[in-house]
Amino acid sequence: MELTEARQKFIEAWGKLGSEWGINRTMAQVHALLLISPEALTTEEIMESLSISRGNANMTVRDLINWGLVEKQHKPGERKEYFFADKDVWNIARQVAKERRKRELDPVIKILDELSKVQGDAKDPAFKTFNKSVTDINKLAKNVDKTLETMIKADENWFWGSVLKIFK
Amino acid sequence: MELTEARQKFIEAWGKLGSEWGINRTMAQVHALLLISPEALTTEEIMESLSISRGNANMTVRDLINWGLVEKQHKPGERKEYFFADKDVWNIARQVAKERRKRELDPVIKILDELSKVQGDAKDPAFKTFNKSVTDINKLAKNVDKTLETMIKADENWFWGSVLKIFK
DNA sequence: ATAAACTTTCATTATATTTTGAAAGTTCGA
DNA sequence: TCGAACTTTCAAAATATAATGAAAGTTTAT
Repeated sequence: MELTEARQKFIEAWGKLGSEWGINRTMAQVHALLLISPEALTTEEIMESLSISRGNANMTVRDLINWGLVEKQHKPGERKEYFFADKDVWNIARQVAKERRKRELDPVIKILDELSKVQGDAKDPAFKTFNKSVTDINKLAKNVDKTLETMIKADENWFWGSVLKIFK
Repeated sequence: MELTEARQKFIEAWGKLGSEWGINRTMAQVHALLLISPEALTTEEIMESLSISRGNANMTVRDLINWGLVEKQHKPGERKEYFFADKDVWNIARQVAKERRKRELDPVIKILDELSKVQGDAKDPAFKTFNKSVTDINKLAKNVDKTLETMIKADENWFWGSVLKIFK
């Protein structure tokens, strides 16, 4: 396989994985493209490479910037904006963990906390079952939350060193 | 808040979280409903509770069974099928991890392995960048894979005991 | 102040995903 | 073997999500 084809495959695979995990396919593809691009790219180049419209390219890049995965770059003497992705995979993983925690896990924990407080008849099976599930999920969610927090704060060596060693 | 409203909120929240993570909203809602139901339910009851069609209820329940999250139950003397969800949150988490690994992570690792083998000019920045990203992501993916495998095999105490302790 | 170069917006269009429900299929007891 | 009770299928419809591109907005140099 040659580089051009391989790059294409990588972009496709990253896009597919993203969409399976609730991330816009195009956003994942733009990210993939920037990941394998040695130089920062313009909106124009992104549009061209992925055959997408200007509007789409613009919004997608903006989203990636909001996710903390991509940054703007300005070249001296040029009006155009260039974009490049952080190439450090560990940073990327942490950044994604951070954003999804904030956007999705935190709100769910808030709701679970409320639902945990609901009072009811301890003899009622409907209440007992509801309460057990909510309480258990709440505990799990909080543990995941703590784990993510630690991961987000930790540096790479700490993580691979202390944690993965355990998982052999 | 009273139980009926709380149950509703839980189903909604679970559905929303599911859809944000690439799991069909209805599937997550049916799962939530079964989770908080002390007794196994019929298709009819699921349709009624969630206001969904027979076809949708049927397919969704089948999917949940394929995911290993729900089981059929037969009551003596009755033709109808009853469905109930495993209530053990740790099992649920493991089951989801197992299925998604098989369906999504494994195929991606296969592609990354291929892409890692692509040869190119070591002086070419395009090749160097491509190669670094692919190699790094491959390593991360394999570590995640190993971690999931260990988690899937492990029992609950082992997990909360040895791992979460580290995360304080 | 103007115009060229560039970026952003958003109503419309296109695509992808999900749901419906009637028909077909299956199972079981009489 | 029949038919009632129940389950499954799947083409069509509905809904939700994403993309387009022309117009509006912004910035900068002159």
